[in-house]
Amino acid sequence: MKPKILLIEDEEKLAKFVQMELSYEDYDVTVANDGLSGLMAARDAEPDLILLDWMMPGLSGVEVCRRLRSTGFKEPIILMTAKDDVADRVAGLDAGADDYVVKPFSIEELLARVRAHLRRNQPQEVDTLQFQNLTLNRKTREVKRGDRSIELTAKEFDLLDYLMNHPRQVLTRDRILEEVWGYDFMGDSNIIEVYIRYLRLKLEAEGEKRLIQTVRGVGYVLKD
Amino acid sequence: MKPKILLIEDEEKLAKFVQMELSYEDYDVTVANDGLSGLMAARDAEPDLILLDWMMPGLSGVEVCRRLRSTGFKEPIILMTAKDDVADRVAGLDAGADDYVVKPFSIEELLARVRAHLRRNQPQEVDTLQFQNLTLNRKTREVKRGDRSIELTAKEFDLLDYLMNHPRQVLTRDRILEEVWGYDFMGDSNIIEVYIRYLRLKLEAEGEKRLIQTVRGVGYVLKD
DNA sequence: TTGAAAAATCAGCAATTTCTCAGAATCCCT
DNA sequence: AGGGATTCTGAGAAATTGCTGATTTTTCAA
Repeated sequence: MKPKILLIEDEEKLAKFVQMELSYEDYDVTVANDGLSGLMAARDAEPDLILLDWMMPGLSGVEVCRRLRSTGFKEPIILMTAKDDVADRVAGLDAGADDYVVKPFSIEELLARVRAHLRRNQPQEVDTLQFQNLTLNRKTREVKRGDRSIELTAKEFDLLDYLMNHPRQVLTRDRILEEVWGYDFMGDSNIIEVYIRYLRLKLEAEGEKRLIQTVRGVGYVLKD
Repeated sequence: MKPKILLIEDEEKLAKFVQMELSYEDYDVTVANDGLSGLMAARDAEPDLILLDWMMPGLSGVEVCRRLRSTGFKEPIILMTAKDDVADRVAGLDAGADDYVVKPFSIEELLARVRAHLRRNQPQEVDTLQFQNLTLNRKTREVKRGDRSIELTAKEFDLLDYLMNHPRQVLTRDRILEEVWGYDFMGDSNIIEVYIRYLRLKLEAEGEKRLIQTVRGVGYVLKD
């Protein structure tokens, strides 16, 4: 999976240039041209790193940075600033930025910093999956339908985990058997049907609508 | 607990100065005067952050940095360099440094960077853990349930310490075995069950409710 | 060297889970 | 509507898992 980078920069020419360079390095780049749309983009695109211009019309970079942090944004933020002024740098770092580069910067330096920060922040496995009103937490192994808590056995949990990892995709029996049971092959057994049933019984125990649909002749899908 | 900072710098005067400033900011500072003793100090003192001079007799800063990283050192490293040269900066960052400052730097800037990196690397080891009415003190190795004091053996203590560090998270046997016993692998042994039992016997000796729950087919959780 | 505490092993068991099986229900095609 | 294929269902057999008490091995201080 390519790392996602959000670039928030109002100077169009510079933005284009940096975007190209980053894309060339195989990052998945999104660009926002002002602070406000940057904040929204950060919420929607969930980037792994943000490059943030210091001087922007409307919301300044520091302000954007502070707001991101206050809403719980945890990924690295690199400020790009034209001022090479100590007080400002300090303000930036204290606002929650992790780093800054001084314009005009060499693209090599920017890339090196991006690499360094991404390397540092690698293992970000998702620990909570959601589909409609169904949630599954891998750390606590809690499963809820709405706010009804559901107890699952280990196999049931693994199966649901797999389904929720591929919402709306039709999953064949063979794939399920391989991914969840680790079997490469298996002469006739209806073990999957049985476990799908167990899950349905528990997930629909209070008359909720069906989320696990069967696709006749193929397998099963998570959809409503 | 004061954050520990290791300063590796051969210029005595500068080292003294920086050390004083850092101490003044309430950090616990160790100084090493060359690369080799720096490496040893990093191993022994387990600092939360390292300030590392680029140009040193013997092992260079970059070399020290590379070696630290290759031996699994994870905390932030800030390079201090006299050269303001892009290629060198890139080399430094790619060697695993997280940041650098260019000499002569203002002490404010250095401090801001130190703050920023330490803030980021929070998971500070606390020395007293709590979960419900259970408390554990790492310094005194005291464990209490309410105000009943509980005597634990070393292994029992380590196990409880690990559990209390991950409240509400389901911990697999493998992880427990690795984190508490340091085993990578182990053909069937029920050592974990046995120790969980020892803990439960002691923690629930007076009929208190169970805090260590078993998750069948997976492991154990601390929750109520 | 000895003895007690701690750490680890072992085997029996009960409970839960995983899985199989066979008949019933449903779907899809002609 | 009929019939074969597919899926669902309920019951129970088989396997696994975790708990327990007793025993053995290791460690460490006296």
